[in-house]
Amino acid sequence: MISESYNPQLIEAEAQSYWEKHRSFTTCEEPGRDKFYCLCMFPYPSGRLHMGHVRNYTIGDVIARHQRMLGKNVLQPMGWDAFGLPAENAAMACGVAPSKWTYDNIAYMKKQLQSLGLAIDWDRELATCKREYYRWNQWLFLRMLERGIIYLKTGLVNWDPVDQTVLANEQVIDGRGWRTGAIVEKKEIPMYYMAITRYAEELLDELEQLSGWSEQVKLMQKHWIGKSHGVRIGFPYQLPSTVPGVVEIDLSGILWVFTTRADTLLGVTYIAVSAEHPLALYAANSNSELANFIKECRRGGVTEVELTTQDKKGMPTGFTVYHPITNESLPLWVANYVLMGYGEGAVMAVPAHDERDFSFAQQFGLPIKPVIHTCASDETPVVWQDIYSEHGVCVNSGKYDGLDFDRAVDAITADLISKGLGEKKVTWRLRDWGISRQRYWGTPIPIIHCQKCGAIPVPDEQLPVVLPQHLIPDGSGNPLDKHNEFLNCACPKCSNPARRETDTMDTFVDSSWYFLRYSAPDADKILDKRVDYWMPVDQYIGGIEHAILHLLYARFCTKFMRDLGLIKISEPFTNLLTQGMVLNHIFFRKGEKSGINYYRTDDIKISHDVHGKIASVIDVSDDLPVEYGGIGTMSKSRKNGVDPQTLIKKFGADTARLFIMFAAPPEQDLEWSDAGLSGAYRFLRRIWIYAAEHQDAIRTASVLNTNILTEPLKAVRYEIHNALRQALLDFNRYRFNTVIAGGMKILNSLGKMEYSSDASNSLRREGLSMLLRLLSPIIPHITHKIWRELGYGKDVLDAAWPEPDEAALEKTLVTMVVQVNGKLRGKIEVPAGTEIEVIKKAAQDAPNVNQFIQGRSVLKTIVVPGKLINLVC
RNA sequence: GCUGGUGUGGUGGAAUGGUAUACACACAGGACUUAAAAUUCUGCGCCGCUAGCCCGGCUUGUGGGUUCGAGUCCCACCACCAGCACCA
Repeated sequence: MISESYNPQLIEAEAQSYWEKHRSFTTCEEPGRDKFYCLCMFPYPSGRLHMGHVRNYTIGDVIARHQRMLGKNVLQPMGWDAFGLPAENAAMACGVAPSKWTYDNIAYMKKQLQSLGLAIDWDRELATCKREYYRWNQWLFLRMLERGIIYLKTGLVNWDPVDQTVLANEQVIDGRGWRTGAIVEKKEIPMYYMAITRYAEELLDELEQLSGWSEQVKLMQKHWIGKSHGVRIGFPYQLPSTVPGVVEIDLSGILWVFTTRADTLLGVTYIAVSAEHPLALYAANSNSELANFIKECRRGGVTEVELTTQDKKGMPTGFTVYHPITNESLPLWVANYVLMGYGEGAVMAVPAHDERDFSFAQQFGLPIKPVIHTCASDETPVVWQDIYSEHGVCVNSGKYDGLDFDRAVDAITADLISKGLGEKKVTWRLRDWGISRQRYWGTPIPIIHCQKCGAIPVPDEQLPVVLPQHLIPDGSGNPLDKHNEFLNCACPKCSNPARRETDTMDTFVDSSWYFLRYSAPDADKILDKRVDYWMPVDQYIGGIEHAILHLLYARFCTKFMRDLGLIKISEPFTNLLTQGMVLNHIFFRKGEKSGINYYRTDDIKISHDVHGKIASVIDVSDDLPVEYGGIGTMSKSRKNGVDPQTLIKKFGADTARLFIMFAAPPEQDLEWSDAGLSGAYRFLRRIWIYAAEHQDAIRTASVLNTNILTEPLKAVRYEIHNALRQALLDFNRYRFNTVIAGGMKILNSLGKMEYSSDASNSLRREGLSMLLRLLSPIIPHITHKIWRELGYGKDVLDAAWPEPDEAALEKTLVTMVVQVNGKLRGKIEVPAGTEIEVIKKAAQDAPNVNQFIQGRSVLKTIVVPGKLINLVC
């Protein structure tokens, strides 16, 4: 019996314990049955669920439940991306060990997830900070090392000179260390790298086959991988000997640069190298001003944003190099806009056809020589225009004049090759993946340093290298460096005392293969044959912010594991849904000294102007103004998050799920507002009350006999089936907001039947059954309860997915709109299947249409069958 | 700076190149109530008039273009969001 009032707390607890008791979501391999692996990106256990999680996991749950109703064997697992920086930050702030903090958070967040009613197989839960998981990171590392996929080289990091520690990019604020306020420096340290570039070609090519990925994400990855065809060009040099210094170098040699614009070679007016380039360092031996400049270039962080937006600075080395074609002397400069990590760490500068070279040349009075005829003119540029960098025909280039881009590149390259000063080369923007982190809370890198034998890999039988659980970082570097129990070990080769590597792995390693481990979470090897049943992931769902790094690393690791023979597939994710971000307004005040204080929405008062825009914001505690920082992703640090827990507590999980799915389509960013929340709750209550009111009639109703339907009931049935038809289409394209709108339309139509009769009761029974099944993936608790109580079946989870009755959708009369010259002027009703000529005539005779065609002749009539007639005159 | 997106009523949003504003929220008015809440009914882009229940004009960030027809396709611009390799 359904009670009169809707009590979500009660029915949600009941449904959840039913699922638990029946082990409804426990999954096992069923060879021969179609499987569907539905996976959401696993969360970082930050402490509490946020709205982005609710959105992500609701979308995944809706898809999983839908596939189940279509008859698939659905796997939806969940786990924890449990290593990472926030645990160390929490440790510093509260003195609690990262492990305790992390496990407490996992316990709490698991409860929160369970209260959302997600159809998750919790038997497969994993956490990357557990030794049973991260030991396989170490195992993979060793396999990569054996195959040369892991190698050692130096890399640039942010260095805090006061704390003597490496900082993450987010710990650098305005070029200063977050705790010390010291100006951050770039520092080169040795790191282990994964050679993802070995797979660059395959990672690029296979993007094309990923038909289940959006073009947007594929394009982002394509540009990230950044294949470019170009030429490596050598500029010979003969250097004067300088005073002996730190850097020694061959006095005659060749400086190599990479360019995609070899056609502009005759327009080169200077060469620029990065501050870390050997030639720059050599020049600094005898030039203290230059040495200072190079030192100054070390200031600031290592992010691409910082490097590419800094003011252009440069200084001549005093050296020259020779142009490989003309033998002309070209000045050699050090410039901060040239990056050592990309290409050769040196560029040939063509100020007339490259914007960065142009502004640098202008700033330092270097010559600008146009060599390409562009649409602009052949004049020397004074103010930069983008067309200067277009392809064109060579001018001022001697024997190459008149050649177009392709021919000029070919001719110039051929000449360079004959001199030994050039080669065609493909380069990639993609760089190898540095995985070493100077941090405690991560997977220990399984290497042992022996004074005699060097860096020795830990043998497989000694895995895992266990991370001590109780350490508490204090901000002054990695506590593993001071932990003798961990540090001291025996060299696996010579058994002498040795020292463990204390760097840990980037947490992206953890998340690059966890989706495989879900198939065999209890295996005593990395994977077993169950992986072949479940993989690939049929639907992967996660935030758009992971469109590049995580997804690229996961694709790379999948390919590597295929090459190891562990799996048969090359691509892990058949279909990818990238949900938009959940955004909210940001409010802040600049702090006294530095930094920014953010305000929670509860602590401020906002007034709007007549247009609804924010006019002023004040802090309720002191009535003084607070600045409005626009809109941005919900984050703890900006204090603009909305806690889903209060929402669930107040309205129930179904309301939370319904509201967030109704607010916007999944791929779109969602600007938070509680405005629609009560509407979602109201809709659920209306469903409940409808079911309660008609429960006896529906329970006893007979199967619908369409012959006894009256005309008004036929019209209602048309509305219901038509809304269902559209909603099903929307479901297939994951437009859940319009699916819900369709459900609302069905309920509105059901509500139109005022009188009780055999026919109307049967129609109620049919319509409500469709509504319940259609929305059960989105609002599983309320539909579970009503489905059972009204005697539709045992479990809506396994009910058949609804289908509209084609007969209900047949119309005898069709409404068509009539346009004159594209403007709406009237409507006509014609019997279905009316001949086109008759329709045209009817359109011209339609009321109100006549006045617009009077006195003119209809030149053309366009008829869109069943929809529209456009009279052109 | 580079790369990828987004922009529609007071608000969230809807619309295979074919009726712009579905479905909701908010708001206003009516009913119910001693009252309020809840519920329910009606109205709701802007402007105009000859006020039509099939009136007319304008309207999808701005300015152009393609088309019988553009929110949708193309070009330019503006604003906002995300990513940029050590946040995850």
